[in-house]
Amino acid sequence: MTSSDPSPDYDPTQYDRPSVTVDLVLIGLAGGELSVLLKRRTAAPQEGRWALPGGFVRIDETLEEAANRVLREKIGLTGVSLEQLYTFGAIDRDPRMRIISVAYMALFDAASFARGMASGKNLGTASFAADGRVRDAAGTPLPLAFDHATILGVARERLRGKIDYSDIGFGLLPERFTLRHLQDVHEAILSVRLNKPAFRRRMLDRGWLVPTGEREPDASHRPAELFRYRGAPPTPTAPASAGRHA
Amino acid sequence: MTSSDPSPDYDPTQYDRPSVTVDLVLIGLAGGELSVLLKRRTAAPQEGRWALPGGFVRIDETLEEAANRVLREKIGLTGVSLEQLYTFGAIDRDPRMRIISVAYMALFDAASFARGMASGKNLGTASFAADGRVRDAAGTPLPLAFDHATILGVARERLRGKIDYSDIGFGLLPERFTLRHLQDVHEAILSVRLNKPAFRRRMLDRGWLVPTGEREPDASHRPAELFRYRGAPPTPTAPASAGRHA
DNA sequence: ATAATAGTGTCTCTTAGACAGTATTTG
DNA sequence: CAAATACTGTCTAAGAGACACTATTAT
Repeated sequence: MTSSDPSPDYDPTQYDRPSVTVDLVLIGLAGGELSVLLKRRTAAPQEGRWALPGGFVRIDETLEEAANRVLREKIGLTGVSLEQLYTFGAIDRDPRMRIISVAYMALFDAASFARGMASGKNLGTASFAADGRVRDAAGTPLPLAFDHATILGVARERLRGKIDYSDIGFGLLPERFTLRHLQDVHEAILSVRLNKPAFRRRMLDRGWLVPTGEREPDASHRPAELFRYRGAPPTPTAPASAGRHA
Repeated sequence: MTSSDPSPDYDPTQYDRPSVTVDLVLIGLAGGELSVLLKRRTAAPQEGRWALPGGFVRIDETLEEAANRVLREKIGLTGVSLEQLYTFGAIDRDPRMRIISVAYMALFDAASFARGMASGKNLGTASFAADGRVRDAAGTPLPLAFDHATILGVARERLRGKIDYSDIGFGLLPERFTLRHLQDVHEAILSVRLNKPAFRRRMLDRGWLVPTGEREPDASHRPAELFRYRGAPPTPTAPASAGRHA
């Protein structure tokens, strides 16, 4: 308990404990749409369905350490900013046993995302757009395992809530990007077409963008200027985040 | 694991599992400041310090059910909207054993808050203002147990992030209230003085307020009109919330 | 009448959408 | 040159802070 005084008649070591896992929502941008990395289940239960990468939290590691370890061991990526999303505790969310899962989200630029997807077997990416449907590249809806569709919904809402005023959008971009790329990220997350001059002004006025003198290569027409993200903005303290929660 | 395929060489039932608890951040408004309900610890560890009410999650109840049960059993309150805040998983946050705690927050009007505080021994309330300090009514800083100061910080940031665009503010008010009361709530959460006409317009334009024809009783001068909160606004779906997260 | 707070009208500033225009590059 | 996109200037509308004003109640 950690909090109130232990009731003398309740010894926690005598009772069954739930297992605790972390599930990872790994997000990239593909074809102008939000994309999530999934693993195809090859065993029961839910064989054939697609699941978020995840794993058990060990007794000697924190939740963040567990999330980073799973990311490293199962996807081969590291050093990414993980953000805790929500904790899911329905009793029968996994038919095998009682499992409480802490969901984490991380954003990747297209190159890292592709690297992660290519790192193992049965990995795939799927777009998850505004309607909550998860589809593969061909547009076929993918069935998700367990309550993972719910987790994805929470991730999408979190992104939508934070994109307007936080710096999460840069997580989906490489180090150098154009304003059009940044606008694409915002439009994908919000599922809305944005006004170009207004978006430009808003982003530049914010002071987060550093113009490199360079220009976008391979442009079929007038190349746009490349910018860098300046770095940590007015991030406060605390493990969680303030900010919009509906 | 719920998510990826079970590694054949890792049987979760063979490993130690953490205990899982819920901790409750129960918030009211007292003297124009945010106030939290705490319980004084009367046993080791952290004897004498103040802690959030909490308890173990049992194997046959969801996280929400556990939070509601603790609220009912330890504070004698019920039927309150609990919102999941964040999950804390530092390895040594409790010296007795590995405990992962899911924090929930609930808001109360002054009457319910007072009822909760009077429901048991060693209960007290403390203001927690913008500076992160927790003080009793006399202004003396209270030492908090475990990582509960961190949890309170997350709660404060969550409130600050949601107050501007969500309906959480009404949770701290009785059924009927004046615009001044509502403004007091916003000012307490934001630690800012707000402009009266602008606040009025904003709240009324939102369409959430229903004017009762009645007037505030016991006013020493011109009594203000009493309003009711209309009900659930554009709340989307999902267990978590969208919205600002810093 | 006075004090005190409720409630309103109006000005200004900021921000963002709309939209047309200019600038720069490739073919 | 045409085509396409980057980038800019300007108008307008919405929202909020500032602030002075009117309204209503108790003493």
